[in-house]
Amino acid sequence: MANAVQSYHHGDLRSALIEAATARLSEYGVDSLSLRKLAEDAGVSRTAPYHHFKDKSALLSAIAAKGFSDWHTAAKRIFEQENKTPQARFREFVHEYIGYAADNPEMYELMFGRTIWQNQAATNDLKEVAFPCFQFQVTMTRYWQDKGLLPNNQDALRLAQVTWGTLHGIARLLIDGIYADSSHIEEMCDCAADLFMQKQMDA
Amino acid sequence: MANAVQSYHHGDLRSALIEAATARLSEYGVDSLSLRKLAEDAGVSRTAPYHHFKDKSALLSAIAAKGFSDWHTAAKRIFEQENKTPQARFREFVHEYIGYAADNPEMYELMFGRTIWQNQAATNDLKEVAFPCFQFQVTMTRYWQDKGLLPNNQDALRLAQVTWGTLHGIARLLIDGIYADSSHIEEMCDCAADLFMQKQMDA
DNA sequence: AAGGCTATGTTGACAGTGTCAAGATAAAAC
DNA sequence: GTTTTATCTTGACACTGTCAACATAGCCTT
Repeated sequence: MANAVQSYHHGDLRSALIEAATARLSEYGVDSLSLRKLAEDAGVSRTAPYHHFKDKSALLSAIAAKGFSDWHTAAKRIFEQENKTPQARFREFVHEYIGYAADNPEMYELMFGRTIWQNQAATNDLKEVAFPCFQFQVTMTRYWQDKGLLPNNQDALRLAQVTWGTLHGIARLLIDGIYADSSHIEEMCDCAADLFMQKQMDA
Repeated sequence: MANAVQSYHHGDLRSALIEAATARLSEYGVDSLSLRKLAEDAGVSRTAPYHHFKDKSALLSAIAAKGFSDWHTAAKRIFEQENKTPQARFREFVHEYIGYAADNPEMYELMFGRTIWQNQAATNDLKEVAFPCFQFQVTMTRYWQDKGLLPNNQDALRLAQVTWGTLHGIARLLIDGIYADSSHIEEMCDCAADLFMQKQMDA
């Protein structure tokens, strides 16, 4: 297996496919991802991918899983900065979330789009990575409630869904170019953060 | 033109296509919409639709335009109920918005999804209907600011983007089945409404 | 080492898709 | 009544995801 290029067996096609797909994704968008093109990129025949992924959706799920894993790590890093006030970290989190979406629109679209989630298409592998990521949002929300940043009279799960929903919604409006353009990202983030923390700021 | 069924010319293919598409949309979803099937539904050949719509995206835009028009009407009706307090109307608006999305998930997906908005694919016809609809969100926001329901120290446009973003985000999380299911709709709506009006409610 | 098992790769095929080009038909305009 | 114009038709092309059948090669057991 010295020369993987010319040999009959690829060697690590699964990784090669994910890599090629990730590269193609960020450049040309999720709609332009075709299994056949990816196979060609990897120097392999059209149906070879089917020995590594059940179908196209499974491949996309694998890519998204990587995205969730990366984002979860980033979120933890922001949240756990001991040297900053909870308030500063909250604000930073908002900016980073929207920033991630704006910088990686196609990946964000894939991760949170209907493509991989609708009609229970989500792989178990995907769920195992994504659900802890969702759960972390609740953990953070509860922490911010404890610190008096967010209203304490609301159920943490419900509040997490709403705050996250806000970030998600803003991200999507930006990405899809609906009535919001990227030149106002910072102002929108601050507006959202202010809105959530309005009572607490005045106290 | 007594019998439109058998004649060479359809008579009103454009309307027939939109009607067939709308019906198919709500039942089978936007992904199952194919020009060829729609043409067949209308009893016409594959390429006939191209004499009425530039391409598939243009047809989808036409359907979405109808959706925007309908929603704009509904929003106005809620907003202009003189017999209810601004507060009650605001809360009702939140519930109605999410309710509309939950009841018409595929239409909502089409209206606010990337399919018709990405890379300037939006038709002028679509923009002419959608933009006033967006604008109305700002008008309402300004009104609610004046009535003291929403913070007055924020720019109306920015605040409209954030509040709308919240509704949009919650709607999408619900529709796409991401970490939120429809059994908690009402609670989520109330949580969002409370969050926006938190300071004002205490005063 | 020989043989078989299994993972991985291949070509061929099928039913779909959106869309263009060229020609047919009917209605409307002159 | 003729010509223009709108509308509809068939034919074709380049794509797509996916299945079935077959080929290869590395690994495991004997």
